[in-house]
Amino acid sequence: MVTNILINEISLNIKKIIMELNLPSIKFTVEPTRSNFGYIMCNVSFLLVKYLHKKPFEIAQLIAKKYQKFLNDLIIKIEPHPTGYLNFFINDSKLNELILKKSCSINYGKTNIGNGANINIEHTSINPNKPIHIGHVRNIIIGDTIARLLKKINYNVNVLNYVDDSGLQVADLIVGFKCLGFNKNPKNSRFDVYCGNVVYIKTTEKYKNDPNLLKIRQNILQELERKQSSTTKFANEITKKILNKQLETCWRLNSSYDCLNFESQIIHSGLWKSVFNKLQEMKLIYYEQKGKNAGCWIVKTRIGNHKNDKIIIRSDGTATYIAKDITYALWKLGIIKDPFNYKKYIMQHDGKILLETTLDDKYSNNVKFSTRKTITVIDSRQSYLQNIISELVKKFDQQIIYTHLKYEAIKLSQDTAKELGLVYENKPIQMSGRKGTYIIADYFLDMLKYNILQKAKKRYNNLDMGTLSKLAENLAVSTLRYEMIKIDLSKMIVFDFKESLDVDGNTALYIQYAYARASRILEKAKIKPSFDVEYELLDNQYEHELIKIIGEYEICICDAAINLAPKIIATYCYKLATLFNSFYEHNTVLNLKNTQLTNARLCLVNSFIFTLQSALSLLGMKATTLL
RNA sequence: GGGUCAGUAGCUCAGCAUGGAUAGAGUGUUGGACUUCUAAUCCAAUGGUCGUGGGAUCGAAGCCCUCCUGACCCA
Repeated sequence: MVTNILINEISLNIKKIIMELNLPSIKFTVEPTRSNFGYIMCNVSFLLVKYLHKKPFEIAQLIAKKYQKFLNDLIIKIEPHPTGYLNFFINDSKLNELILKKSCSINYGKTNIGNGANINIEHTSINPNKPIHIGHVRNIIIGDTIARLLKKINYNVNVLNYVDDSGLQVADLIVGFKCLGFNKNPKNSRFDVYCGNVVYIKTTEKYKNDPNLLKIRQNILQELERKQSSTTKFANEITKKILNKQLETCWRLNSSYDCLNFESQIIHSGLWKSVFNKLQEMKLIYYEQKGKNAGCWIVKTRIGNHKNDKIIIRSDGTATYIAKDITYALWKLGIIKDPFNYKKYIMQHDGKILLETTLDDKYSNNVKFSTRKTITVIDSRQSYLQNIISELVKKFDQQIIYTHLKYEAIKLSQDTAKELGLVYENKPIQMSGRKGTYIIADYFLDMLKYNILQKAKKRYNNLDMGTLSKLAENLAVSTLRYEMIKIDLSKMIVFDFKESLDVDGNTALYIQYAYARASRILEKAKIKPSFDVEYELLDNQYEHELIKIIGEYEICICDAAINLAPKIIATYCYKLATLFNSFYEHNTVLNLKNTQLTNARLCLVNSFIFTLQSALSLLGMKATTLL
């Protein structure tokens, strides 16, 4: 809390000055400077122009004069700049000491914005009929990173993963296994890959020529709604087998969950019926008597055109997707009574137990996942649906915060699509499970790992394959996570296989490299870094800039968490690494004649390591000392 | 027909919430730096009518409106 404290102090004093001048309270910003204009800047002079009718510079001079009395031994100078900015200068030695000491504490960066409140975040939620592909990865990584961020600002976070084990896509698989004779125990192939690449695609292709199959699928869908049917049991067996494979991929990506919500159980619990009654009572849905939607129940919505009100129950009595989505949303928000008990599904890679919902009474229900705040990570193609849900749940309780965290989907570049022998168009193509136009996450990771391994082998011919392989795996996962998170959520990612294997420039490898270099210095130093050093010795621009960015860690976390913008952390890591590499190239730490300087710089290197490690862990990346 | 998102350097992207200092990175191209704590690095050069046109403002890449292009969604 170093830079934060300075900012708060300055803000407060400027507010006092504004009051002294009998001016209305205004919103101004106090931020760390970006360029070489002191340490902290304030823009208040610009905002006062319309009240004082003077030039910004004159106002800055006035405020600077009035600020003199607030200066102390930490904030030592205020300087009005001809452009109008107010620049604040800090006692370097004291600042260095404060930041370097603070950054080595275990809780560095931890703040209490969440105040221990519960929050749900749902992500991953992949249909259990195929392997996880690169498009799903964006969802997983965004969701997992946000969960880590929210924990850091002291929310009690529960991560949910919704498994649609009774929808169309699962029914398609059952059709394949039951009617088309696909082997349930394929040899030489991962089960999720086999189901997604072979059974699912082949089955859906057959529908064109065999309409009878569609009728069978319809029957299967209805059977899936019955808890005790043999189809339900069979589907359960298949989907769990796929789900387990998918979870392995998630864990490989360093993501984990608190609870699985199976759609089948939401259906079997009968929750939908009570939700339907409630919606009816509250007059949020209506029965259409005439027109093309005659016989349907419709959701009223103010979104878009009124003509586009959403059907929730078809005229044949079956519920549409939105019915299940609304039910799930209301459960997440605790608006309907929780009918579930919870049992252990599996132990995860990080030692966290993954629970699943169950309707079986012999398990307890003393876990509670519903809360007033919930975040749903789904790509922006679902915006329309999510907006309707958000609008609906607000009608139940104004205090609810239902956030759709949306991001643009990933497409395949034309080159990659061509290489895969997929339909070739002169533009990027959408990933589609049905068309098989996707890149399996594990396959891509394997390629990336292989690539990194080749380079690592040349670098370290003395290391054994086991160590190298572990290193390459860690770096491959880091790289993929970083690539997914550094781009703004609103930007479409066009995935190109060849480009993605490139690891130069702004990549996880660059950041990991800086970390490894720093670790190496500490390793080779004969003394351990201590805080009993002469802080004023750290006075060149490289040292200043590195210390400054370390001091901004908390601001960065708050910024990222409040805006649900994980890329801010990625940018921060990159900047931290850049400034360290620059420091490294221009300053020697070890073997200096001046041992006091070595001590001070060791202390800085140590702080850098702590801060970067912490920031990387927010991104789900394990910092490596070897590279 | 209705809605959402995007458009900034050759390419990929920051910056936009909360207007203010010389619009920043990576990559590409060109040059330079390993006898040194790791060169998967660093330093320098190159490269921009911030999609178009208007508006409000002392001041716009950012705010408001128009249009164009592309992606997606609903019907």
